[in-house]
Amino acid sequence: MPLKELDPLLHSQLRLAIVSLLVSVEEAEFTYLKAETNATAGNLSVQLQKLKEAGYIEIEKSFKDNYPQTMCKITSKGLKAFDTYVKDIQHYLNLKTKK
Amino acid sequence: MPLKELDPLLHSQLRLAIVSLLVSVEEAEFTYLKAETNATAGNLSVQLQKLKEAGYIEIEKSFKDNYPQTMCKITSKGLKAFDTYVKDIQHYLNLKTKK
DNA sequence: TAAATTTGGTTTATAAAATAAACTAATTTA
DNA sequence: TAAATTAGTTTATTTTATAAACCAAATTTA
Repeated sequence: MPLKELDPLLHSQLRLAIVSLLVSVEEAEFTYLKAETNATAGNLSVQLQKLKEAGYIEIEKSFKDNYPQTMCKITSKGLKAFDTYVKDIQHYLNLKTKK
Repeated sequence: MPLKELDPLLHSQLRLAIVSLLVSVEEAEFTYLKAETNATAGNLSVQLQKLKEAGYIEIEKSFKDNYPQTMCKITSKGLKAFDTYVKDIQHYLNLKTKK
């Protein structure tokens, strides 16, 4: 059974980029994600909310140097979803390789 | 420079599945693609047209056993685009592997 | 042999998603 | 103190994906 359904929450360029970054760093600020992904703030805000609603990431808001700070980190659920997505899309890419 | 823009024509589950199949077989009927992708005929028809308009595939219509037959095959442009897409998305997937 | 069904699609309409634009609120700078 | 900047959110618009409806010809069934 080759081509499985790709998790629609992850099969989105920006959300995939966000999760990809969070997998590596385990915690990142809104501004960092914005800079790394080249997304607009609005788009980033919306996509982060979707990932949060899905339980893929956690968002903690605080203040740093008087400015609001939005910290994001991936959850174990998000990590699992990402791993599954990586496995699934490899069949589409005709990749035989392991992670 | 890690996260490049993903070709929006290929970053679509169904179109990616179509191209993935065509890369392997080099020629396929509409009905075969429909069966393999589990797509509805309408959706498949639309996505094939988009791939054709982009020059990623060629479509040849004929008749076989009295019924219309739509044959699809990938072009060199489509092949290149697919290879690029595969390379690009690997950065998102945190894969270090070669093809 | 006429009606119903199936095959192999296309076209059009709807739902969902991504994105951009507009806005908020506080802070800093000139 | 007015303008610009930071760090976002909310709302509106555009784009995309998908489904539903449709079409023509061929085949089956009654």
